[in-house]
Amino acid sequence: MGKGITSRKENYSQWYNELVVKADLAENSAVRGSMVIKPYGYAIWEKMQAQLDKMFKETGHSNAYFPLFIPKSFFSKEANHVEGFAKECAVVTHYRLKNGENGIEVDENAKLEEELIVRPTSETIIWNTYKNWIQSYRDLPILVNQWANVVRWEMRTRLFLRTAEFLWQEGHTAHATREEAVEEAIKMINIYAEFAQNWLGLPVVIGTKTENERFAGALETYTIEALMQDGKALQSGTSHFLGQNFAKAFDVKFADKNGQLEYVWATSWGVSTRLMGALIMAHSDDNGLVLPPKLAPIQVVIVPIYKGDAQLKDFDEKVDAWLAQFKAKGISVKYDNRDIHKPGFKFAEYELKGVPVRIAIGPRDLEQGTCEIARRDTLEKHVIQQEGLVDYVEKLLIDIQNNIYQKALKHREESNHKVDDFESFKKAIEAGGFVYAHWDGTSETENKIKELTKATIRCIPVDNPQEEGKCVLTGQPSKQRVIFAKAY
RNA sequence: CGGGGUGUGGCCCAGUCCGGUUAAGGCACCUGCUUUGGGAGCAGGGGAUCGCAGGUUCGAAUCCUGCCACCCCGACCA
Repeated sequence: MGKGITSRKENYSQWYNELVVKADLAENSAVRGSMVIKPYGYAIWEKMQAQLDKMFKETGHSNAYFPLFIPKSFFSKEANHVEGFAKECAVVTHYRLKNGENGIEVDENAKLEEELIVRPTSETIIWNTYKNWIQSYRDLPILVNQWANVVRWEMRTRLFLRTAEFLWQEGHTAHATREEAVEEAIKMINIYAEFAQNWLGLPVVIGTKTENERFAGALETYTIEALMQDGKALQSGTSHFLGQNFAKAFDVKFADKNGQLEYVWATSWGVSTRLMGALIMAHSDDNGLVLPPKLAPIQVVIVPIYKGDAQLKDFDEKVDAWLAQFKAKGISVKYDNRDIHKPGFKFAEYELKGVPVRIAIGPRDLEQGTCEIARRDTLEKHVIQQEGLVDYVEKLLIDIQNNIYQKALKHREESNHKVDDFESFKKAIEAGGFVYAHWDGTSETENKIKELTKATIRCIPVDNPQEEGKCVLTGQPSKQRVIFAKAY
């Protein structure tokens, strides 16, 4: 492992790339645009999954699994949906290989009658299925989620933030009424927001997307938008109210209490391994990863400082007792008594990997009944008594979780700009952060602004204060400010 | 798909312009000894069809032709 990583100031983008690789989270694979998520990175993802899954189940959802392959004809049933995804679909056309002149080649005689699309999202296959599941209002609602991989053939990819294949969950629900579906979509975006704030330690703005940025096939897209340290926004989760679009496309009707046939109302919602990118970019520093304790695979690491095997034995005995106490409290702890590295190396390594709390114990401590505690978020170190160590660390982990969130929140607040003319707007966008500005509500203006500044409307915040104003570009009347930012 | 760049042990790379010993160095790896409170030191060791395929030549990492891959910048996106 090489020493150090590029600093954020030097090159933020390079800092991110190096961090992902050096912290052992993921690496590029032999397949263009597709990553390998390494055990340490996957462990974080599993913790995210576990918590989200719990939250989904608590709100009445069940998991299921739908096929990876979607017949092309399904895909084209919803006009906006096809249009939105057509440019980034992987297509399976054949089902057999053969030995040819140049080695293994595709067997032209094994062409599929109908091509299969590798799912970029599953609305179509799921609504084709729901058609058979739904006859009456008694079959509703359907509250299903699936954990899956999806493929979107991206031009340019970056580990976790944008890869050709990624992991996610997609919830797909069916409801008897519009109100219930809208309520569901809002409920789920709120769950995402709660997860982001309480687990990722990431403050988010909840809002709706403009028509331009809306999911292909949705009537309304709710989003959580987070701000990264470099002042760029990251869409971290979306929840869609799909209206009756997919029900109509797949002819999914139900008989209501009066025996009337009605189209079903739908939602879908998802978060992906992109959250890993959000997590990394939101908190980490020039020394490496900074993980919120609630998602850290290792929450506490204990490093002994010793001379010779005999001395190590003294530590082993003492630390074994601590390990048992930590485990009893459900705190994941690692005792690193490897002899192949010196303590200094281990300190650097665990900082790079974002372990929230490090305990060092050496001969001096053994004499004095103390140990040294270092917290990753502030890099502060101090010596405490061994007595009460485990309780102390338990509290410290909570404190770190809070501090990480507060720090990110402070950064976002300090990066907010309110502007009323286009010159200030351009400057504010250049400076980075969320820019609150009036907008005349047209796609033309939105596109023009994107062209001129690379900034897009991230969202229209929910409960947005209404105020009279003039569009920052056209001067047309506007009733509210929306959030502009450059985005990932 | 446009514009630029790079391919040399696991990783970073020198050498390529101007062809000529056994392809250099650092990191990592293995062995041994000494070390251990912020990325240890010394000694020894293993590991490379120089992206691929042709061609020129007595001789190619180096020159020529073709191909491939990857990276960066643009248009698209969670």
